[in-house]
Amino acid sequence: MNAFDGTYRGVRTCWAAPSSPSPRSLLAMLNQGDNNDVVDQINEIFPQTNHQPEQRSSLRERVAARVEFNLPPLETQNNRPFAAFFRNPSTTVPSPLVLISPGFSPSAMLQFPNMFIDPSHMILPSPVANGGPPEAVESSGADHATMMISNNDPMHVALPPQQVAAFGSGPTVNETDLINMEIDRKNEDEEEYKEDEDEEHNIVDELDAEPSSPKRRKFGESTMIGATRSCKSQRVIIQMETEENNPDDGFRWRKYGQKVVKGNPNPRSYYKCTYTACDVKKHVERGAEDVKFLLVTYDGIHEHDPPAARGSSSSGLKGQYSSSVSQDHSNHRTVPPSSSSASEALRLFPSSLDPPVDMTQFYMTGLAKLPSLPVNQNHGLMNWNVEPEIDRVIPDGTEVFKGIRDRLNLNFGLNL
DNA sequence: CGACTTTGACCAGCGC
DNA sequence: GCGCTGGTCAAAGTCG
Repeated sequence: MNAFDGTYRGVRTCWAAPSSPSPRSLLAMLNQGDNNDVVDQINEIFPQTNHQPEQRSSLRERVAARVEFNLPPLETQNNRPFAAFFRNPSTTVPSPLVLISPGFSPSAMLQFPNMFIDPSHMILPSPVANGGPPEAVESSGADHATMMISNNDPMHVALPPQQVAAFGSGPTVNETDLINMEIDRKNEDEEEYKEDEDEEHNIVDELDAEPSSPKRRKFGESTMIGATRSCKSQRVIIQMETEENNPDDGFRWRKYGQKVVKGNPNPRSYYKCTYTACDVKKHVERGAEDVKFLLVTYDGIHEHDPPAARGSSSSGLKGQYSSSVSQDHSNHRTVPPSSSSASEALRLFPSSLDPPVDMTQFYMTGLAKLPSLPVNQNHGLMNWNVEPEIDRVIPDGTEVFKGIRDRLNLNFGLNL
């Protein structure tokens, strides 16, 4: 099996990262007297869609809710995929999760994690229409951010690799400058700093299967208090519907343990990357309520290329990737392969449209290179073999970026 | 024979 | 200190 033949239901990530602007800062900005139109400006720049649930709170309310820890419980429907892993999926824990605009693409956060890592920047909702339920996202904290994505995001299928490259990693634009609101974290006091960290702990606890598990708390602390605060502690949690117990993600793993954890009768398997000196680990477990769902948790970032696929005569990743890239993408892409940057983009961010999608490419070198996650917004499932019609959503990522840039420049005077 | 899996034991953190 | 829990170790077994 060269790629997941399962289907994604959602993605949750948490990575050791410096803070995003604190909610208090956002609220202060939103509450500024003559900046009362900040929300309007934001909404003008990133208009909300008709698909947005009416019960969705305003941006101000969402930020205020986060500040006051008075956050609405996650919608059951949203949680359902993850709830499949929990014994008591109906439990609504007082949540530090922030409901964000459905136009705010979680895939974008996956693709541009530095937006959250950079403490002096914030991210705004993307203009991408989204017909799915609201997303629950936590992105706060200085060194440990958690994000839960439990809805279906058309941007996952809508983001061509060239756009990802333009937004995320290429020389075209500094990702942290894309949407720069210049929230000065330095003005935040230490107490608030700790408060956000506590929220991060809470979110890890809540999102993980063991809300009261000391080990879970320990994980959060360890990733934050670590001497280096290395991004190696990035954690990516992927939930998918697959019958594979250990779907091939392109890397080679050695199973080193198996444990039945509390709340899930299905054992959790622990794997280590077999690459020399690579400390990346993952554990895989099936849902307690619905064994159809597989939860794969990656700890760390591979700082090496994936090995050649098992059984492949290819002599390594280059062969593997070159063959992938050399496939006929003409049906999906608008950027000619003659462009070196485009080729690089294709290598780093293979289109989600290219079947088969290999988890090697999904998790190749960490969050910063995560490509789009295709999700069928109609039923929350995405079959990799089903080709979404992305070109009607975002015909060209460069144009989208230019549009966002122009509007930011027009509305906020940001000269990107 | 090497790579990988299995599985019981062990370790460490946390709450009580 | 004790028990619970998640994570890890390592020897034995399995497989190609």
